[in-house]
Amino acid sequence: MAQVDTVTRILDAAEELFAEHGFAETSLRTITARADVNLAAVNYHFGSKKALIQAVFARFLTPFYKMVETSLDVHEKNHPDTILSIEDILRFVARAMASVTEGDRSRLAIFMRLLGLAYNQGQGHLRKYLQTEYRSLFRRVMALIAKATPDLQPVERFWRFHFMLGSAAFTLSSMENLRAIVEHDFDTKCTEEEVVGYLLPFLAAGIRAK
Amino acid sequence: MAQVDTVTRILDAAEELFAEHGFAETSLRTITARADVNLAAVNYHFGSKKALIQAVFARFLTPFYKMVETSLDVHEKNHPDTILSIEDILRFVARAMASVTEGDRSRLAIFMRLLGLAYNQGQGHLRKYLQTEYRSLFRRVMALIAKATPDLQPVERFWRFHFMLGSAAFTLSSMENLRAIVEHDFDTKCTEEEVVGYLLPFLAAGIRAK
DNA sequence: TTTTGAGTTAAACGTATGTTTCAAACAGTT
DNA sequence: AACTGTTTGAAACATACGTTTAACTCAAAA
Repeated sequence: MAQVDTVTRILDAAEELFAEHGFAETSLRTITARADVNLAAVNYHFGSKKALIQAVFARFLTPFYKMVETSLDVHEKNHPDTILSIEDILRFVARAMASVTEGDRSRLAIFMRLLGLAYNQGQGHLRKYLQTEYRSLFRRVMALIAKATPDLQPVERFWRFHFMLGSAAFTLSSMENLRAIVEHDFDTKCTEEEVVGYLLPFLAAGIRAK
Repeated sequence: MAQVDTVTRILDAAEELFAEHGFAETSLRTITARADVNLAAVNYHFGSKKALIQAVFARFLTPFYKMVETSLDVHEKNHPDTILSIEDILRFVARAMASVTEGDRSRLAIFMRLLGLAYNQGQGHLRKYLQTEYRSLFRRVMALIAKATPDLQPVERFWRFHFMLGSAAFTLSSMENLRAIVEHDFDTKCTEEEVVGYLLPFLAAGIRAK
């Protein structure tokens, strides 16, 4: 075995480059060059570029998924029959995200970018993958949100959920550019935590509208 | 001149295909084939693929831009010194969008997709283009929002504005897929107008949060 | 020691892409 | 009718891409 596993070297490089330039715009040659690995390694270890993209996605998804699940399990065991508020639910999700992307903040951006891609690429492989892998967590969170917003019609709740997802996906995936604008226009720096601190109240108020 | 101008035939085809498959995934050959036009026509009339993408963008941007400007002008002449509410502002923008994309609803999706792309493609050409072209309208709308939300700190207002933008960009650009999910999961069809009808209250409540 | 098999390497393959070329067709003007 | 500038057409070009191949490395098993 080399200093660091070839597979994770590829994943690390791919993650950074996907976040910077997108997926179609990032070539395997660029990835393997940054990873200091032979070009053929991607196809050897992952099978194809598509599979690599999925693997990059999975590296977030799986721990994030488990994190939310277990923290919800713990909470429900300690506080059974309590109804979580929207803020509570968002905090659970945000905390899981933070812990998964800890130490490397651009990972959040690429996760969100993948999410956006998964949604608006019609026949894309990512969407199917996400849908099968994520379904049970999605349902569980959706059920919690339903309990927190009992007055909402199911269809409108569905849309509002995706409005929330959109805010998060858009702003967090282009966080770097937006922070640059803030620094230029307002002469102020924003940490990621501050942005999330701005985001959650916005989302909560939005889903509770009217 | 042919039946329809070659330039607009290309723009029409590019618009549809970009909306379906994204930009990098759509080749000039696919575009020119659908437009029933020679491959070289794109480079002859637009210069490059990048320039074509910008041209597709500009075909929305320019009329949309003018529409918002003039309708705001008219309103300010008729009702000087009135402070528009957030809902009013959003309605102005939404009405301008509707009138620009009238008759062809998928244009909204590609517009939003381009917007998202412009934001999270760091060094992308779209971003610069948008920034220079849009700046004055952006400032004007921002000033109106500032008057409608006097209690908000400028930086937080900036972020909330982009949270709104994110909701709109994300949901409207993946509208087709989301409507398919709604139809599958809830056995209901949603028109674009209904979705916008759901969206605006969400945004208004979000920006007014706390 | 030999064998095995996973991992790596350099090179090549086939293909799809954006772009360019240059001759032909065309429309408008003189 | 001849000329002129613009637009189209078929073909080729150069390149970048994802992928495959086959030779090679090298540690662990037999």
